[in-house]
Amino acid sequence: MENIKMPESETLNELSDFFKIMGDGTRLKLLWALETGELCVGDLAALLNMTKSAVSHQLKVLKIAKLVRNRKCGKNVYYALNDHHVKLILEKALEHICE
Amino acid sequence: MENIKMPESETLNELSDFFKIMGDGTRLKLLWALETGELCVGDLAALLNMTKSAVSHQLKVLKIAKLVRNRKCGKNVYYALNDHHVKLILEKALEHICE
DNA sequence: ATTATAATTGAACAACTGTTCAATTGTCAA
DNA sequence: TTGACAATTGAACAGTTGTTCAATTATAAT
Repeated sequence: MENIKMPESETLNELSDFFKIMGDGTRLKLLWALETGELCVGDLAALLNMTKSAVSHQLKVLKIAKLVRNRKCGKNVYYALNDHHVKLILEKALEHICE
Repeated sequence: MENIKMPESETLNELSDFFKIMGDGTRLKLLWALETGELCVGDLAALLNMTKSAVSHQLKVLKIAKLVRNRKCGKNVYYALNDHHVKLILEKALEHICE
């Protein structure tokens, strides 16, 4: 057991930060919804039955994590997935759950 | 956007619970270390430079989540990975980080 | 029996997280 | 410019989380 070498602590932090972000039902729902295409904040709020404020706060978290990007169009702001890996990870995790 | 159907909320909870567990540096290190084979609590504590108590608490979380199993042998308790999917998910997540 | 080592437990504490609320910014239409 | 709508922001709050500490259980050796 002496010679086990841990990965770079920076890598490890990035990994756990990533999982931390995925570890929230609201954010998972947002990502799931955006899988189908871009949606504006109001639509997402209606879909999840939450306030626009709460949704906006979480979208900000997802954006900082570079999991989504946004585009302004008139009064609306449209959000879309920004990473093709997320779908793969969700699928792997689902496999894990469903056994 | 009207007809987006969310996954079963139970499935979603299981998913976010799983990610929540992965979203902690200590637990990630424990899983990483156990990738190489089974280790007892004291070894893990020394490896991560933490108290046995803290490690034991986190191992309990991992055990309840069925990510590890344990086996008693004399005064020691040996822990081992209990799920072959975890490694795959870690790899996918690493791919995501490293780009 | 006694002592020493390994591990677990539960309470307590500080740190962090997600939602709410009220206020604010930005954009369009009248 | 005024009013209405979309979205963002920051402070505040309750709820959750991870580690520490002290006490306890369990096993092995003397």
